[in-house]
Amino acid sequence: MRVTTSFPLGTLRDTPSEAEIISHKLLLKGGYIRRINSGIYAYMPIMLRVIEKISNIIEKELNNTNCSKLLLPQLHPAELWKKSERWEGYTAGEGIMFNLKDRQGKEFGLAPTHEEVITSIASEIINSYKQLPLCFYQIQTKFRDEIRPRFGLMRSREFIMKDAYSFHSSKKDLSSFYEKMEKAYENIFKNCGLNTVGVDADSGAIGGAASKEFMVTADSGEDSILFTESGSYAANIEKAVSLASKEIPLKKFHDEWIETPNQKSIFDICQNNNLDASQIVKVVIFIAKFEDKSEIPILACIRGDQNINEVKLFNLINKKYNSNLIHLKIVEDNSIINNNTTNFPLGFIGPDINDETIKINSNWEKSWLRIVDYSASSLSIFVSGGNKANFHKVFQTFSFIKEKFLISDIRNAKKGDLINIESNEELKEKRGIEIGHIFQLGQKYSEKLNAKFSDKDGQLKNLWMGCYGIGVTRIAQAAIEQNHDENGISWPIQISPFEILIIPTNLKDPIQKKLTEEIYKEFKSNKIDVLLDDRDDRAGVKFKDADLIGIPFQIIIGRDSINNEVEFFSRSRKSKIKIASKNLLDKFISESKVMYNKNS
RNA sequence: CGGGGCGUGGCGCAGCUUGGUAGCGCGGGUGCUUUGGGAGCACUAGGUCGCAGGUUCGAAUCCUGUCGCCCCGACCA
Repeated sequence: MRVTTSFPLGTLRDTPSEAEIISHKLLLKGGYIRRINSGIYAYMPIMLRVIEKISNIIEKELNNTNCSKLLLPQLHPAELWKKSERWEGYTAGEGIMFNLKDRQGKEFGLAPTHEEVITSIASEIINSYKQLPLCFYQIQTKFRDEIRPRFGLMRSREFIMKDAYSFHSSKKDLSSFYEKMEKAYENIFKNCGLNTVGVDADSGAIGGAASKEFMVTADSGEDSILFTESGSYAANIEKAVSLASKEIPLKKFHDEWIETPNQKSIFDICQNNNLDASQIVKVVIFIAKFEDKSEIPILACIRGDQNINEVKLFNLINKKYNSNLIHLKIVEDNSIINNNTTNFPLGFIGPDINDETIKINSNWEKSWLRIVDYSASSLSIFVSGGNKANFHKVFQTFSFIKEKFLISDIRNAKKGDLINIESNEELKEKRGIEIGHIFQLGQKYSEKLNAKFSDKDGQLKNLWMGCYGIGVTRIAQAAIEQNHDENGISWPIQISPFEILIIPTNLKDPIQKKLTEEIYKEFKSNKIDVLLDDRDDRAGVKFKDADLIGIPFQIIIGRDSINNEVEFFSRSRKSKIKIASKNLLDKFISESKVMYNKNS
């Protein structure tokens, strides 16, 4: 390709002010993407080449894993999503599905994911266990109405994703295929030249049993990963389980009541009463809203120095009430408290506050769902709210509390925690960018959508399913986050828009021009992805652009053309060598081979 | 959703406090010179100052409304 005739670069002198993180800045400055609206981007020709390289790597690996590629519609009828009981959750409230009505008034959603569509197709084409296992995948644009789009392609409202869905006759077959996919994913990311780490993850709104996320580690990542140095454990913070640090034992208080005027926070109470946060049980109030519009008030109790993990709490409640929980929200607004409760001194609530505090005319269920984290339930003596304004109380363990409560893990693991009793290994923390996620869905969707097959025993059974996603555009940006320097991007060669860039410094010189054309032709005829910067610009301009767009190798044609010599520059190593033009192709082949093999 | 910030040529910004009819750098075009790390000089094109009302003789500037974008937060010390 020639820059002047077929491949305009569109690099910018200044970075648009909207960008915050380096990869986003470089994508904009390098002319890879252009913002059309919040979270909506155009992929320019140079970007599309990156996307296609990534797609090809994915395609090759999945085809080797016996997956078949197809293309599904993006406009989904509401009825399909109502069958899986996801329509409400995905459209109402903070739902992320764009939705619309056609001229007949029929409702549609713009696909954020494709379980419904693929499952309904599978139910039609799969009749017998003999056809299984099967796995379909596609690479296409997904739409998600994110609460807050940000960081360019990292969290955009329109993005390219590879999604795959597998179908099985047994749980066992699903989990063995899941393992194959895990392996395929590792290969894909390695073949993209990325360093990734696989972590245990929450399966979130998609639902299902086992689930693993693949993370590119980067400081700008939106997720927290907890892991052990030895690699024995790695999990997303949403999912991570650990042992809370030991509490500082509370000395016996002679008084049951502690006067705590205006001391509503853990910090205030500790400061004023010579207590440690680990000696206090804090009670956080949530309201759980269900699909059938019912609302259950929650008292979540946890040791004062620990934090509640809302994802764990959500999943726990969801499971208890058969998956109809839409929304879980902290209640801290006084007006909500006043409208629904009576005699409820916010800031001084204890785990034993009685059910009569909920007003008769409130929408809320008339008893508190009390959930106690292990960190709190294991305390033999602790301080908590006295259920009386300006008073806290000393409790002698939860077993003395007459109200019913549920004990579970609703705590955020944190760095420094031990992973379990037997091990001395401490958790460390890093930020990560989620670029892939695999799930064992089980039979959740096949049940709801009535997707059955005839098994060996002649019985109709629900299909077992897995689903597997990769953020294609997110990989591109994550790769930059991992591979850049002060001058710009430095692509891994596997996903670079071109393998090599030819920079003639002065095309008015007929000798340089002739040599440039010869080299360009030679590379092209050897099927090498080569870009020729044939612009009539000063050398400095081309060098700056070259470093910015980050193609891994540059050939600089200049003064030494007269001796048939050029320079060969490695972007990542920043090393420049002089070389005879006849040896150039061999040099490139051997150098690029090293680079291709380094990560794959 | 809550809080903060910002909307002025393609990009980055100034001007707004104290109203007088829009400016700088980069980028674009033309010409000459230059030519190995974002060249110099000269000329030049390009903006209903986000939008709508209002105040005023006069509004980018003041007032009201509205739309959009960006950032932070959404149990916490």
